[in-house]
Amino acid sequence: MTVTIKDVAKKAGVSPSTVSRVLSGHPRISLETSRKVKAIMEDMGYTPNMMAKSLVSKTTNSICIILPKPAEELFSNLFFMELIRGIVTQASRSGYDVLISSGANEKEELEAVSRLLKGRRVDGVILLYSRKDDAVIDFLQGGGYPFVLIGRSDRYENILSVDNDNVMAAYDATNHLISMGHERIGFVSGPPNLIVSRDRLEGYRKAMENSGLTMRPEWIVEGEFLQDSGYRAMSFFMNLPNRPTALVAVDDMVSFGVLRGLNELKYKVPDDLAIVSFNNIPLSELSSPPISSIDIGIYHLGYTASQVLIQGIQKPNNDAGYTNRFVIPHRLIVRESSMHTPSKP
Amino acid sequence: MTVTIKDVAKKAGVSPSTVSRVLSGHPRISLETSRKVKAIMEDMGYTPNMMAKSLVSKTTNSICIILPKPAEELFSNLFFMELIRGIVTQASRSGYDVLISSGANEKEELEAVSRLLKGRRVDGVILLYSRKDDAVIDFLQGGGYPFVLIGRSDRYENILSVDNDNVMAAYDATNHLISMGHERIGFVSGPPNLIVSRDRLEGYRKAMENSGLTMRPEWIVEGEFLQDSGYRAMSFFMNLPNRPTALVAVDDMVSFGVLRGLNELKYKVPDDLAIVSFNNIPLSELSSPPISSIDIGIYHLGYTASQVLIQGIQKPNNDAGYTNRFVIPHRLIVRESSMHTPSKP
DNA sequence: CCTCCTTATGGAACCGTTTGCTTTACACAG
DNA sequence: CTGTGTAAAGCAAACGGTTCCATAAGGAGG
Repeated sequence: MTVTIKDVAKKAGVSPSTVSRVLSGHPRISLETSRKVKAIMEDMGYTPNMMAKSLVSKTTNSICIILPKPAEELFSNLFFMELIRGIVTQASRSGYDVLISSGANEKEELEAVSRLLKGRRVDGVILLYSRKDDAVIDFLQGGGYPFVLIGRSDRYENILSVDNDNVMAAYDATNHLISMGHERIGFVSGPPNLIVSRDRLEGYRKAMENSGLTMRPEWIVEGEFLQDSGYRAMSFFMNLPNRPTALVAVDDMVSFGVLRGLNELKYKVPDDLAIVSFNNIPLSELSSPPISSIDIGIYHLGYTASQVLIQGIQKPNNDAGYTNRFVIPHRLIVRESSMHTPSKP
Repeated sequence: MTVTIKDVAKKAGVSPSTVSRVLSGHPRISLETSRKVKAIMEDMGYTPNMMAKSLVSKTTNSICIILPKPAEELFSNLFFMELIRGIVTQASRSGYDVLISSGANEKEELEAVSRLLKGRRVDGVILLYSRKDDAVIDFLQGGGYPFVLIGRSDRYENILSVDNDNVMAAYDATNHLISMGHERIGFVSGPPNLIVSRDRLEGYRKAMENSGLTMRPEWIVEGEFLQDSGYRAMSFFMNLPNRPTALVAVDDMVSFGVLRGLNELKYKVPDDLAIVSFNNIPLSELSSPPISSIDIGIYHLGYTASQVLIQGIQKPNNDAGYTNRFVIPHRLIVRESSMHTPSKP
């Protein structure tokens, strides 16, 4: 049926081993044989069977990512899509395929990762986000499997990771508002088990303290990376007796929710409430008003993660003193949502 | 190192074949043996090697999709993400993994598909969109490989496909505007090599003709599924001496571009120009004003495609007279962007 | 002319499963 | 007691490659 290495060998009058060597560019194959075999492979339409190859080489040339099933309840889909594009593009360039599986919760994720890795279906894993006390990381670390974390671990120092400096990013975002004259600044955070939520909150704190501004506990609310959280946060904030004049939100989707709410209540942005958020998804410049946002280079994050992982797979000299934490630069994109100086009360 | 079927067999004092049969639930295995072997597998931490399994069974339990490399230049990323979520979720439920590769153009796509399929790395393919004279389809059809097309083919009748009734959808969209009193309606189409562009254009035509409205060639412009196309189309339309009072746009992203442009020029939507578009991406209700859109059930499209493909892989009785075209229903979501009756000139 | 390298190739074992064909061990009928 | 049927398990040959080891041919050096 399908043409194998043996068929090619027979037709070329050589042994299967020779064909295999031609394929892998073995040095001790005469130019003549090589050319002949290649020609025959070509016209017989030979394609190597990856399964057979993987079986003996114990390598699959593919990596995997696990998509949180209800993606829309965690991050914005756009975030993941950008990440995936970066990962797939780079992997493709390095000759790797990307396998996507999905898991509704940490347990399912662990099962999927374990099955894929122990079943030798993939060579490594990219974890798309970092949370506290992640059992998946324990498994990967314990099993010595190649993996890279997007974000950072709260417990392991020496694992490969690609991250932003989220503390600094939040510091920058907050400082931007402060420099515009704001003093009462609120913060809409994400799920507390996500490291990124904590880091950004931390940056906000630092900036506030650094400028000697008072921080009220009621000015910090937790939510998801979702519009609804923004909507709820907005109505909470606007009902406060001494309400903030500006907000830092952990994700652009949250800002959209805030915007929607303010719009319904006929408040103006940035006049009544200025806002800046994170991720700079393609739509943040499309809303009205356009949202100031910290661009964290999502595509780049994915691209780098893939690159780092594949390098780690190909030469596992991870013990060397090289850096294993890669930081993707961020930058603040100022748009209309934060372009207003509050009037002093 | 890793524990194989042989290790389990040895420890259990049975032959490898017996262990294999336990694994696959073979009827002629005594309950006692089965229990013993299972217990041993458990505590040795046995995981089947998928490569070995695939090699002999000629089946991989995975399917693939090809992501157009510069995704943002074709469709909106949100579209793909929704599709992927649907596909991955369903595949996961059926015990399949999804492999994503990427190709910058039709040639690269063909190479990727061919490599994956002929190299027996995947069992089937989902084509994420349909274009005219697609060489990839020829390859799949010619090779007898299982695949399903999202959209429809312009040349093959009997291939598995999951589609919307795009002609009808466009008909509905246009009719909605007509019923609001519009008579001068323009159309912003997509790339002409995409079947979906043609179908929607066709539906627009039908609706116009059906209502006896004049159709001017200059009221139909071509673009991409991108904001920029909308922006350009807008400035073209607004400079026309006898300009349309409403627009049907092939994708929500296009609407965003139109909106942005109109906003810059201080035109009002829907007062100066009403608009309705397709796909109902999550952000179409967030823009100002929110955009009327045809919801085509993207997630559902992906989910069904995966289901249909996997069914086709598992029992290839495709010769039966069963239906092989699945139509996902659409529905019009009316929002502010089309809620205005034009004043008669 | 014989030995020793070097270079190009062949042979065969192995990677971890599946599966068709046997074999073993009973139980039971004739 | 021999023959037959059946349930349970083992043997060994694939599946399509890779790779270690052996071998043959052809110099080169002594």
